[in-house]
Amino acid sequence: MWFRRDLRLADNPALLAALADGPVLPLFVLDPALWRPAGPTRRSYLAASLRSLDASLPRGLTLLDGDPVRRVVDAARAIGAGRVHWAADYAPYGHRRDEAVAQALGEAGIEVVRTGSPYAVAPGRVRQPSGQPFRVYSPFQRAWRAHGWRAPVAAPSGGEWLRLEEDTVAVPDAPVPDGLSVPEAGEDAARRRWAAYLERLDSYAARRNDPGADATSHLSPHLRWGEVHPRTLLADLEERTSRGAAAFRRELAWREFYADVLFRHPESAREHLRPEFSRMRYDEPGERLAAWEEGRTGFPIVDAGMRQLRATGWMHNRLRMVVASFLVKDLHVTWQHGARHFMRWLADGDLASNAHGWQWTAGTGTDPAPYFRVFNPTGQGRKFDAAGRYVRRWVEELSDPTLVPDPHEPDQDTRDLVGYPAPIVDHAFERREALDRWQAAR
DNA sequence: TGTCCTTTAAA
DNA sequence: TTAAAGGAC
Repeated sequence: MWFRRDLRLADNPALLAALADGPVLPLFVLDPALWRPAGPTRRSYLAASLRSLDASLPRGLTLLDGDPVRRVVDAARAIGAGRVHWAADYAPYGHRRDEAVAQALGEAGIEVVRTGSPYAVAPGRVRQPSGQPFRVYSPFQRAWRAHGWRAPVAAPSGGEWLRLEEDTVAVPDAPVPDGLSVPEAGEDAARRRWAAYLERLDSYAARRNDPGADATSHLSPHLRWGEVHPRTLLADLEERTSRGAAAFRRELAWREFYADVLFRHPESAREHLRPEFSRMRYDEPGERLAAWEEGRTGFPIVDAGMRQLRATGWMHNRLRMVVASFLVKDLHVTWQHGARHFMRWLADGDLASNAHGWQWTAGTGTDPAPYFRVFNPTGQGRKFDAAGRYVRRWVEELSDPTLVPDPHEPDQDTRDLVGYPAPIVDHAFERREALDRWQAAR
């Protein structure tokens, strides 16, 4: 018996059964494609998550580095495993890679048991009556709720674990670099965070779009790395009737919707879901992309979001939309460049949610915002960060209210005084340009 | 989970 | 002069 440990201990009946059967080899494939491009924040979080997982196992975690297709098959052979439990509907590296591994195992004569999902409802299960997948969020959300899900299961106890001594790598040490901070990782941290957040949940609906209020749960990294299961959250939400609880459940539904879309369209992790957008003219990324990545565009709300990302490995959801809109529609850079930057730095970066969040903003994806919905970065700042709390916190140059009375649109003298850059583009002009290019491509 | 411009109507 | 409402993109 051998188990690919993409899923953590919680809420995995197949893993519990395997434990009762014993012996089990817990394995986490540390795919270089996942690890090496990671920036310091993502890398630190993942390392801490792995260490936490390692500490929770009776005999330790096995990591494999290198080509996952070859390594997984080699590891299964090394312990003489005739059967492998495979979380095949979880695609941390993309479904193509997962399919390649599953196929290689099959060719090696090893039985593959598909099991487990980090989603309440496994991708592919919620369908229209015709059998077709949903392409629009709202009807998906209704069908998803109607479909339902089973209750979370209790944490396991007992069982026997094996450790593969050869061909393994140590759990990596990736300390958080000076000046940066990342969320605390691990299942215990996830449980504590959720318990604390339940006290504030009822105000979620009213405050979730105010980035300065920091009123969101910050559970996304825990969900991403399997440290808490959405069924656990949904079971607790079911007992509550507040608007906040309902709004939080709808956000979980977005995560499941995008997982379903990626499952149905594996290529959409990197390509436009709507192929007609291949006719759109985009600019080659250059200095403007670098300015966006480093938070020096001269648009305070954009720079605040980009700096929060690099400092903490996390960005408020409202800001993810604002900075994405800015990159695609003000700088005319394809969403793939932005998605790649997010995946390098986000501790919670998830292939499905990231790619389709970007495609939504870019207008190339499922249930897209019409392309003419262009965020005005200054207007978004004034509307959602009215007091300027968020901008002042993350853009140090603008932090002093006596020097900078209007942090969302400081005048040129103020910018010179505090050393904050002038806007790299004229938003009104670039908005027009984006709409013109869209018209030309239609 | 958009923005902008025009129209209309209350002042 | 301002704000609300509505249509276009």
